[in-house]
Formats: sequence, structure tokens, C-alpha cells
Amino acid sequence: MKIEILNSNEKRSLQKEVIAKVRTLINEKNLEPGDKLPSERMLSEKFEVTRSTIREAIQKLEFYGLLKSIPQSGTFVANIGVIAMNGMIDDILRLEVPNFKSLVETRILLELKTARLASLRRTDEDLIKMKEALDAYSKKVLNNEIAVQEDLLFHLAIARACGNSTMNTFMLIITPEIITNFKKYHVCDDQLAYSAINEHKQIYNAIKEQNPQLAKQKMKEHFKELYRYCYNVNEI
Amino acid sequence: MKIEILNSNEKRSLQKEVIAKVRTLINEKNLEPGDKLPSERMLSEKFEVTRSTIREAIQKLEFYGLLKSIPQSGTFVANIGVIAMNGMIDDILRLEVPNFKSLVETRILLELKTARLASLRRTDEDLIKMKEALDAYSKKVLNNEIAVQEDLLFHLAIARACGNSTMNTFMLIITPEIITNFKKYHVCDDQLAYSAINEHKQIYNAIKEQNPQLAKQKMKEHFKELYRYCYNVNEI
DNA sequence: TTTCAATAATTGGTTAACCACTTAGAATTC
DNA sequence: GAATTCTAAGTGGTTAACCAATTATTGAAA
Repeated sequence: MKIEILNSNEKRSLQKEVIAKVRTLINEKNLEPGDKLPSERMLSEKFEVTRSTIREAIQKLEFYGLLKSIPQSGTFVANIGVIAMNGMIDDILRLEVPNFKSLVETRILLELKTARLASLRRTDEDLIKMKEALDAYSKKVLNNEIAVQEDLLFHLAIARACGNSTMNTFMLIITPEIITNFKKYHVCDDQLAYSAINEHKQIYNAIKEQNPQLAKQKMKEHFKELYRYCYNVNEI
Repeated sequence: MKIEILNSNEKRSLQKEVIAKVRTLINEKNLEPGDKLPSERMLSEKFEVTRSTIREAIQKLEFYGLLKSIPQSGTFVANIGVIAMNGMIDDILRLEVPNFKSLVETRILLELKTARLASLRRTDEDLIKMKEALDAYSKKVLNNEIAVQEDLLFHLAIARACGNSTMNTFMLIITPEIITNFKKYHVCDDQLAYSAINEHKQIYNAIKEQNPQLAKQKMKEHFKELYRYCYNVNEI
């Protein structure tokens, strides 16, 4: 067993090495769905890393649905097949940290859909929550305060009302990074904020009236400026 | 300090309790972005749970970008503001496990976009990978073998070529669950698999020829059957 | 009083030992 | 010989002690 004193970058690349080795092991031993991997202790000895490192690598592969740990029993190959496993690990290993453009592009895609779905599926309770978020936003903007948070809460209220928990989860994942980047690149100045009040109201009304086409259309208009802006941002 | 012996359900609900308590604490102490939370040891004593439980709750909030742990220093409120923090924790606590319908709906949304973007951004190397996946799929189907894995690898090859790492990540997250559900509900019988060969080829050609409209259109047709099927599945 | 070096306390992260549980196989019984 | 019980080894998970780095405190020097 090796002692490891690493910074976060070294740690990440070590984890990638371990994941690659796990894949090699699965291939060499011809492990199929349901088969058991060697124990964490054995793997840590075989790969000459600490058990913690093994555990974190396994947890990452578990997050992506490729492995399944069962307490007091073992870690098993998930029910998805060796070929898909190999392809997916390839992809996971080469995944890059998302850049701003990629985040915004994905956000717009999701929001056009959640607006449409929300207009079809929203409950009365959803509507109340959206109205609260809408008013909180208007109030702050009219008070000349920064309202990036209230802005995004309105959008998250729509995501919640869309009746699709996967999209809701994805919106939650990208929102904090969007906020951070908005602050970094100074998106959302006063001018945009003022006009956004009316845009929000129109989106809200379309969802209230259960008009999916209109909801999507109004969301699209709302993003028009943002979209243009983000494609001009030069990242470092 | 309490000893905890819990199954996975109890563990999850305990974690939710801890997350809710962290939110309460942030509100009561009026912590703002950049402020430091009490140490893990203090929190574990205050909330009467083990330090592991605290760490896992913090890691979850870190995953959603709400907190940031810095080694040998402390855990800090992320740069997103108290209001957004409260709203997001609300959402995180009420997040449901995604059902099949929600997964398919999201998949189709993502794939129509990745096909379009891939046709605009694919490199020659991307094209080669797609062709390999395409051929592997055809070969298996014509051999009357189940080819669910090869099918999804073709779609993942498109996702990789779309030049958007966020969408690529999201595709990777939902793919294993899609595969599992496909097997569970016996989607993709022989009939569908045969016609899918040509549909895949048409999608591939559209991306090769860099025709975004056509790529999206062909992907839409490819999903037509699947879409209809999934909306008829009665989940437990 | 101010400055700055030395030191003590505190931090998140790591690890070796431990835990409850599972599992496989030996031992026992019929 | 087959079925069942018992035992011991092995499993992922948990935890208390430990680690290096940071931060706060002290106190002497200027």
C-alpha cells in the first residue's frame, strides 16, 4: 500500500488511471453483467493505490450506472453489457469541464422544453410558486437591486412545474455554474433586467393559460439577448 | 456523537434532514457567499450525527454548487447568494427518482439537439468513431443478436461529436438507466432493430454532409416509434 | 503601539482498525 | 448421500485517530 499526498489535479488524474485499470480488468477477466469485481482491498493492492482512491473511482462509475456496490457483499458489473461499458468509460475519461457556452446552450435547450411542458402540466401550487418568484424578481429590479438569484429562481420554478424530474435535476446542476459565470462576465446589467420583468410575466401568463406554443415562444424571446451575448464571450 | 446503523433509505432521509438543518443554520446565522460554515466536527455534534453523515451531506451540496470545501481551511458558502441557496435546497430536497418517461423525454430532447450540433461541429475523427459504432450495430442486428448496447454507443458517439460537454455528460448520465429500462420493458424488438439500421445510416449521412436540419429530422423519425411506445408504458 | 516571527489550535482529508452482514464450505445430523 | 446447521473467512461501510496545511494567538522586539 502506497501513501498518497496529492493535490486535487493529481488526485483527479490518479482516479482516471484507476478507472482505466478497472476497465482493463473487466475486459481481461471477461466480466459480464452481474459478475463480481475483486474486493476493494485486493484492487488497492493490485493497483498500488489506497483503498480510498479505489472507493472514489468505484463511486464515480456507480454514479454513471456502470457498477453497483452492495454492502457486505461486493461490487458488481451493472446490467448494461461489456461493450456499452467500454464505450462509456472511454467517454467518461475524456469528459471535459463544461465551459460557459456549453452551459448556456444546454440551459436554453432545457428551458424551452420545461416552459412548454410546464404549460401543459403545471398544478395550481406550481403556479403560486412561480408567481412568488416573479414578484420577488420584479420588486428587486424596480428597487435597482441585483436580482440574478431571483431571476434564476423563477426559471427553476418553471423547471419544477414541468413534471420531468430528469430535466429538473439537470437544471439544478447547471444553475449554480450559470450564476457564477453571469457574475464573472457581468451578464444581466440593468437594461436587460428591466425588460426581463415583462418577459417573465409573459412566460408566466402563457403557462397559466396552458398555451405551450406561446410559452416556448416567449421563453425564446427572453433568451434572445442572452444567446447573442454568450456567443460573443471570449473565454480564457 | 451518535452511532448510526441504517439501511440505505434511512440513510437518504437522514441526509435530507442534515441538508435541511444546514440550510436553517445558514439562514439563522445570516451566512453570505464566502462565509465559513462551522467545522464538520462541530456540525456533527450540533446535529447529533456522525461526521461521515455531515461530510456526505456537504458533498451533495458541493455537487450542486452550493458549498465549497477547502482542505485544511473550512467549508464555505458558494458565490450564489442566500436566496438562490434556499430555493435550490428546497428543490434538491424534493427531487424524485427519475421515471422511465422522464428519461426518454429528456433523451429525445437532448438527441435532437446533439444530432443537429454534431452535423455542424463534428471532426473527421468523430465521423470515424460514428461509422465504427454504426457498423458494429448493423453487424449484430443482421446476425440476429441483441444490439441495445451498440445502438446506444452510436448515439453516444453523436453526443461526443456535438461539441457540448454538458450535453455529453447528461447523455452519459441517462444512458445506463435507459438501457436498464429498455431491458425491463422489452423495448427494441427485432422489427424495430432492423428498421433502425437504415435510420442510423441516414442520421450518419446527414451529419457527414453537415446538414443540421436533415440530421435533426432523421433523428426525430428514428425516435417516432420509441416515443409512441414509451408513452404507453404503464409503470409500477 | 505596531510588527512580525513563533507557536498552538483548528481545519478538511486520509487511513488503519473495526463493524455488521454475507457467503461459502466444513461439519453434523438424519 | 442429502439436507441442514455451524463456523470462519471475506465483504463494503464506518469510525476514531492521525496528517499536513491553515489560521488564530501569543509575545517579544522595535
